[in-house]
Amino acid sequence: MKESAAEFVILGLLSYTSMTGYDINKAVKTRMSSFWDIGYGQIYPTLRMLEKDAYVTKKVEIKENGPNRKVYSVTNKGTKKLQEWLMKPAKPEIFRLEALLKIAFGEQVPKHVIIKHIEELRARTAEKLENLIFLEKEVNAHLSDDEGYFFGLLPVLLGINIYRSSIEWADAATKMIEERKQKEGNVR
Amino acid sequence: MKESAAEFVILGLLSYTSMTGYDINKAVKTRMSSFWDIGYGQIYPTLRMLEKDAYVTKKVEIKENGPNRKVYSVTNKGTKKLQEWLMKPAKPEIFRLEALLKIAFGEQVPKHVIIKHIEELRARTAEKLENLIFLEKEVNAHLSDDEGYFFGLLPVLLGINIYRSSIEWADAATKMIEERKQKEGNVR
DNA sequence: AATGACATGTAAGAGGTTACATGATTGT
DNA sequence: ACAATCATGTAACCTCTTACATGTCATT
Repeated sequence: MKESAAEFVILGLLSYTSMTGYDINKAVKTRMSSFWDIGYGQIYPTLRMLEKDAYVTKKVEIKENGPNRKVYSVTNKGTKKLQEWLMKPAKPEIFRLEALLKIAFGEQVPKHVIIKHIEELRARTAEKLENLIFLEKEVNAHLSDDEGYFFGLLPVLLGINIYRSSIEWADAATKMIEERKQKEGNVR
Repeated sequence: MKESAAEFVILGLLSYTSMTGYDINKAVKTRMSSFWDIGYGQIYPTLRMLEKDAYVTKKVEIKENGPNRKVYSVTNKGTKKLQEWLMKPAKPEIFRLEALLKIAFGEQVPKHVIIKHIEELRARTAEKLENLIFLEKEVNAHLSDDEGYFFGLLPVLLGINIYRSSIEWADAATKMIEERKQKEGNVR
């Protein structure tokens, strides 16, 4: 038995409420995209495996046209598995920022290319920040009557912190590059 | 041919100075670990491919005992390839923070488990932050006589920003958990 | 009439990690 | 004497992404 993180993403989400594979995909994209992602290529096969090993059960809603809707729920065995995983130490963080790779080698290309990479990174970040701020409000509204979302809020808050400081960096970095350009211009 | 980021990490590092595979590994670990990582399992095979396609050349230092030292350098063709890649838009950022996955599902386990995850995450982050602060000083010292490291400094500054705000989050999150009124039911 | 949301899935391959194998040299 | 660093590499395995395939229903 493997034990990839994808299993626990699914088990964890199902621990809130029963869902279809489609729902799981949506939930991951809206609620976890700032720190983890999985797609259908992982979701459907993993769901089948989890069911085979009795960590989840499914209820099929038969539809004459189109694919049957399959609603999955965690079992006690699945909850136990999730809890055991939760108690083990987490693996180290992995960051892959291709944009920074390009920025780091900026010496090799004209400055405007790098400024554009920074701008694009900033734009992607600003968009994610907006989403998280929206999510934060939503969760906070929920929180007053349902404490069950408290822990889900923490990663959102970290994301907001990180994205905010990334945007500050982007603005400072752009300035640094432009000021450097002026320096060289004065020398000539 | 494929075009994975690993190639460009290597090409980019070699654009500063000629290196062995071992050196590349070290350089990645010390200078890029906050936004990208590759290991020997990618370095040696990629180096061979790059050489085959004339993007790099190698000079072999023969040693009677142990493996020969192979020093790689970029060719003009390699520099061109790197520049072309640098001008293309970067792929979206990927963050994989298993710790946050565990924290998000904290409802399922006693709160001390989650506090521990946060503490461990904080410790890992603090260590990386120290490394980056050290790196920053080193690069800044270099920068006065060699402008060639300027762009390498930018990712370091982002890392410092991100790690600092992560540490602030960790402290706030721990407090939030400790001060929270515990509801009965889900806690073991 | 078109778009987007709902809903299922597979197959191939790219990308990345880990464990293994080997051994000299340099510093404490 | 022991540990760390220098130095090469492979093979198996796992993980993840991408492209494909199909079709309904609700909204604009």
